[in-house]
Amino acid sequence: MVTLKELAKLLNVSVSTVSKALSDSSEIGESTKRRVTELANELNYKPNRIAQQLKSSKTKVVGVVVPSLMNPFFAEVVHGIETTLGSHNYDMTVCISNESLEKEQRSFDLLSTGSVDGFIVAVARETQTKHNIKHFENVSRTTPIVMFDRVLNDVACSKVIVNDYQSVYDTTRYFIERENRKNILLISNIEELSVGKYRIDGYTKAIEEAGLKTKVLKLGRELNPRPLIFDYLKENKDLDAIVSIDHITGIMALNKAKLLGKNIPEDISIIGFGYADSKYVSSPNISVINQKGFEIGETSAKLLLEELNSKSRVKHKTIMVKSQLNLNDTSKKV
Amino acid sequence: MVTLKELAKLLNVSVSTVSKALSDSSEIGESTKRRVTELANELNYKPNRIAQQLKSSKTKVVGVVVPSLMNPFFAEVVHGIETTLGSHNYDMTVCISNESLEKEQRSFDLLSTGSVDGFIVAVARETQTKHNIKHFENVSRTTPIVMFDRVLNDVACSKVIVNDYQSVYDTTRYFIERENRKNILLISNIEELSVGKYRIDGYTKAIEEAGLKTKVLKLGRELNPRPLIFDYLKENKDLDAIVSIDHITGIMALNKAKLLGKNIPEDISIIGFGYADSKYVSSPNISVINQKGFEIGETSAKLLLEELNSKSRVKHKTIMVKSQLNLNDTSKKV
DNA sequence: ATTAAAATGGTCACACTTAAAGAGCTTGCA
DNA sequence: TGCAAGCTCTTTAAGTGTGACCATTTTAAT
Repeated sequence: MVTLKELAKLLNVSVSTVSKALSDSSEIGESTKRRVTELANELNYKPNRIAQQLKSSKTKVVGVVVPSLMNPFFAEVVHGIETTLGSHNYDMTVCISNESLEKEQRSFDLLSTGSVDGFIVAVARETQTKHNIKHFENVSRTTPIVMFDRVLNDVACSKVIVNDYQSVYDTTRYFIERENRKNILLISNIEELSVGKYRIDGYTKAIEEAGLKTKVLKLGRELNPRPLIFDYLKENKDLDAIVSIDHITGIMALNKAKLLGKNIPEDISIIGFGYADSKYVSSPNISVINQKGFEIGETSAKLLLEELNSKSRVKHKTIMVKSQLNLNDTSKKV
Repeated sequence: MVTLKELAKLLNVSVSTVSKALSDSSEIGESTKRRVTELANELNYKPNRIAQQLKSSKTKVVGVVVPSLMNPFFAEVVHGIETTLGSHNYDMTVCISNESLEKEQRSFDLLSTGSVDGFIVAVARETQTKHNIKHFENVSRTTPIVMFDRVLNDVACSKVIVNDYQSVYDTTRYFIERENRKNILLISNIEELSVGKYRIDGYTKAIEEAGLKTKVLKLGRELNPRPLIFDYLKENKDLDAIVSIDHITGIMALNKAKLLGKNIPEDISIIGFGYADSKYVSSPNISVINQKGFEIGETSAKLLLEELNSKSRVKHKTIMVKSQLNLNDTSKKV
């Protein structure tokens, strides 16, 4: 690794001359500038980023802490984050909390000691259920945090949220009003998360407004919930529509309904949560509430960069990224 | 951010005393040690990692460069990497090449200037087709690299590969010998990648050994290949087995075959590539060649950590992580 | 008082940036 | 002609936080 010092020695000038020449400072004569840049190119000199970081006390690195990468929603968000950060010459350190409070805390502890300029986080399930927010509060005093999707209302920081309530409310009303459905089931495996509660609330409101009966199948953290779904569908043959509020149980319900000989969407409509390409893994193409993960990632990153690059402390914002109802082939075209 | 200097001033001792006290050096008296550690805890002192990194010229950070995170295989590998690195107190900086050579080069350029101790990479599609390896060669002189899955034979570094040839060979023979299949189709959308070639070779060998006719459907980079698959299946009604060599086209083929009224696995067997939980998104549960992404990630990280922690230059290793045939419900139980 | 051991302090280097000082010129004016 | 003033280019010095190494001071025992 060639350093300024070595270049200086080879050129018989001082270190600061080399430094200034390379940053094209007006203090340095043209001829020396040329000598310096030539040698620097020849030896492929690149300034050591760690030293720059120490000097400037800025790392140009963002810590990204997510519960999982196997959930395509989070993978998509991370992709969006990476894209935006990259175009501003920021890097990201990714930590996976695995839904564990302790792992999340450790990540924040480790990275908050100078390693990153800011954080983007979707809080772990355990953090949300136990409501332990000390690590966020400690860090947020000195380092900006942006939360997305899984958000804690009592942590003072910027947030990017999804219109969870409204999207499920709208979808349920779509079933009721446009498709004339009467027996609408909601399937959930994230009912303990705030976003899960909002979604269930949206469903409940729409159902009650229409004077129908709510039917909610809560799967909890069941590892293989497919038998539960199958049994429920078998015992409730009068169902004519299903809303699933996460990305996987919708496809499971679709497959189980087909297995029970249902025609989709004639006998029963299904709308799940997902992303733009969700439909590719099911047949027929599943209709989804598209959460716009990429956009959420972009927005989160932009929000954080704004905070990082403004001298004065900016006010915390909360931005809602509206999801989009992608009607494919498991709901009626009306 | 509280520093050694500040602690020293508050305690009326020198910086080096504080430093030694906190590292529990025997040079320091018990009483001062206690005073120092107490104040350090009170003020929540954590050594600045950037300064430590500069001092030690080690970052304890690994650069991970992958083509995509939306591909669950890569997501799983990254998860495995993160788990192993985390248990050794390493962090990872993740860059997504998006299959682009230029983006990959930029990531290597940026991170190789002191930001990371080593790299783990699956080379981008474009890098592989254009065979541009300068950025790897430059970096590998000073920084260890581990390649996984998408590997370049002429770059001198450690590698973690999958038994691509053998796994598809075995699968094809399984169809031929155990299921007595005669018309076996291979579906590919990664035929330009080395791993794709190996897989196709394995299939071809098995088919030719059995005196059967090879049938290969190459989809290239077609964004929505489902019509192509559908048409092929419709025009080749005598197919009785399908091997798909990537994680998504297998499920597509399964869905299209069902659409054409095939009984699975009675009429036609399907085995795709995937991961442990692939089966959850299809009905019936798809049989897959499970690439063991998590294990590949763990192995890559371990290999890199070995190189980083051995003083002497270690010989480059190539480790094969054998994939596992997970027979679920789209192939016969025989 | 001597001396060794114990405890603490000082210096430097890691690689870089930048403010301030200095060296070597030319210019201009008495 | 002499010399201060001004200009350009370059160097010196200081600082970022840490930790290794060496030097110095303090303590206690003889």
